[in-house]
Amino acid sequence: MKKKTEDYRSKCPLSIALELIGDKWSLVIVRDLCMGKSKYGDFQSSPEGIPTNILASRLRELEENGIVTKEPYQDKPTRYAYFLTEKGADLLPVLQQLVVWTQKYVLDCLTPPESFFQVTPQDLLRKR
Amino acid sequence: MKKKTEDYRSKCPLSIALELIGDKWSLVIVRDLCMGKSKYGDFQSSPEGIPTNILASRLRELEENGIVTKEPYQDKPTRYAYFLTEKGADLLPVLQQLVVWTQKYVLDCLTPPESFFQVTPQDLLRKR
DNA sequence: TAATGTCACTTGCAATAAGCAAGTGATTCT
DNA sequence: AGAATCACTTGCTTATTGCAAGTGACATTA
Repeated sequence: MKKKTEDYRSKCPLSIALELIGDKWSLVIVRDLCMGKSKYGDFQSSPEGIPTNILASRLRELEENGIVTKEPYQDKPTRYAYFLTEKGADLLPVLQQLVVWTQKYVLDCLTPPESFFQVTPQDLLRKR
Repeated sequence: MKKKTEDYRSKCPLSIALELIGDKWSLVIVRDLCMGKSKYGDFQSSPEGIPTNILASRLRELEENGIVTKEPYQDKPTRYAYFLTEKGADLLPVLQQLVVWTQKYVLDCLTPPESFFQVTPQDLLRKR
């Protein structure tokens, strides 16, 4: 996990955000987590067809960056379920705005469920 | 410019948005355009130090995707200034949410000018 | 006038990352 | 015992990035 601001190409908050999540896959995983998916196979089965090695490395990076946490959901062999942290859940407004934008400009893309725009980051945090 | 929905890896609006602008540089250019920059050299001089070949190819892609337009600002040799289209200006809420998120979670990143959060997409369209 | 400079790129190439297919290990199911 | 499942990892090919240098059209300076 990057800790020092000096590690970033600039201190601009937009640029830093892009260094952390500015790629074609990270937010797809965050979307799936928002939709309640939590297991490796769940992410793999999304329609975008993320390659398995990329999925593994993105989950690792998201965890390193404090966006995701994992917890064992079974033993022998130990397997982990992934969840959004508060930091990760707070990406929801970003996702929502991206969806609003695409809905406005890209014909024939899917309309997400009404609930997607009503959910708040709080709602996404697993109750412990 | 991608026209058919079938060209995308899925019809999910989030995924499509990421295919269009999900990389480390495109939104940095959009940010610069929001700040009133318009010439090639302006983008080059931003603190992130975008490589010149990437800048040229991103400007081309952004234009192909209808996010920016270019207009000649001089002859001999003809040189172009770049501007946000309405589609591009409507990315502002996305940028704003990304900035809110980074400000909340990344210590020591810069605070954008107050005006950044007050501007609307309309304000970004050049008056003709 | 010749040389130097500026601006907006393009080109070549090495390094990095993405994507595909196959393999692995632990365990359960047949 | 053999086949299947799940969550990965490994190997390898292809695509993208990033760095450095080059190019072309003109303006400026010596």
